[in-house]
Amino acid sequence: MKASEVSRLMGLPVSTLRFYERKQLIPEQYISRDDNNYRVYHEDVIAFLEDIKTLLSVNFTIQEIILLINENENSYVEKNALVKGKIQYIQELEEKLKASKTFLADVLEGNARFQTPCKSVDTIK
Amino acid sequence: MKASEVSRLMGLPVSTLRFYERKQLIPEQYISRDDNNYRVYHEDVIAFLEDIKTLLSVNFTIQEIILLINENENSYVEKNALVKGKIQYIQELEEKLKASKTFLADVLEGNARFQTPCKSVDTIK
DNA sequence: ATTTGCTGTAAACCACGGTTTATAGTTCAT
DNA sequence: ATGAACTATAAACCGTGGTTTACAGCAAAT
Repeated sequence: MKASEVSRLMGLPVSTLRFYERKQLIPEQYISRDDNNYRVYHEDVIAFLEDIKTLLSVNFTIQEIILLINENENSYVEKNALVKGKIQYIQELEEKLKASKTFLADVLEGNARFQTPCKSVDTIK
Repeated sequence: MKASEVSRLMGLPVSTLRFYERKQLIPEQYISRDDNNYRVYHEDVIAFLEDIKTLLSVNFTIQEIILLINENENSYVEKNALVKGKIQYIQELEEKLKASKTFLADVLEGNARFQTPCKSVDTIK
């Protein structure tokens, strides 16, 4: 698989693939080189990148993901802490999202204090 | 109320308050000036900033929030579209979060393909 | 064989949400 | 009345997650 195909399958620009690679987010095994020096992506990179996409979409940083994927033996505790911290973060985020939906529904109905600060101008000193 | 008190109540650095103000995220009515030229914050700014915090925490951009709070009459349609889009975005995010929790639970148990790329090195061509 | 398009690299650039620095005036406690 | 702490401004700086540019080699179609 060449870069453009990965790009097409993932909906990611080739520049992003190279960016991820530069950041060492993509393990070496997923990428080798052709005689041309063109990158050859292993097909498994797709599943891997799907995971990356998911994690990035829920606010993992690239550095955190790298910590997670590298099995440098010592990092087990660190990794565990990271994952548990993230799970908690996600739970908190879920509650904020819930609150935000209510809030936004109010905004749609014009019921939020938020949307209408002007209306109370004269009550503010 | 002076900057430091708002800072304390909100858990935000004073520099962030000034940053928000510079970005015009804080409506003028919430801030006036003393004889010293010191900012005087209206107490209602706290509730306002709580809303800001919530929205930022769920990935609203500052520009989007500004769109939302400014009642420039014309923007009703735009605003509606923004809010509806965001509600949908939040719903999608909620699903990703759910998936991520499962994923992370797997990682904790060592069951994720993700965590163990090295183990399949020899199966990769 | 040349044009079009994909590949490569390194480095500059960008948007976003802030933070820090440098410099100066104000206030408050001692 | 002096120093510590708070306020002000403008501008530079930062981390994060990319994108764009400038240049060159390789490929595939005409």
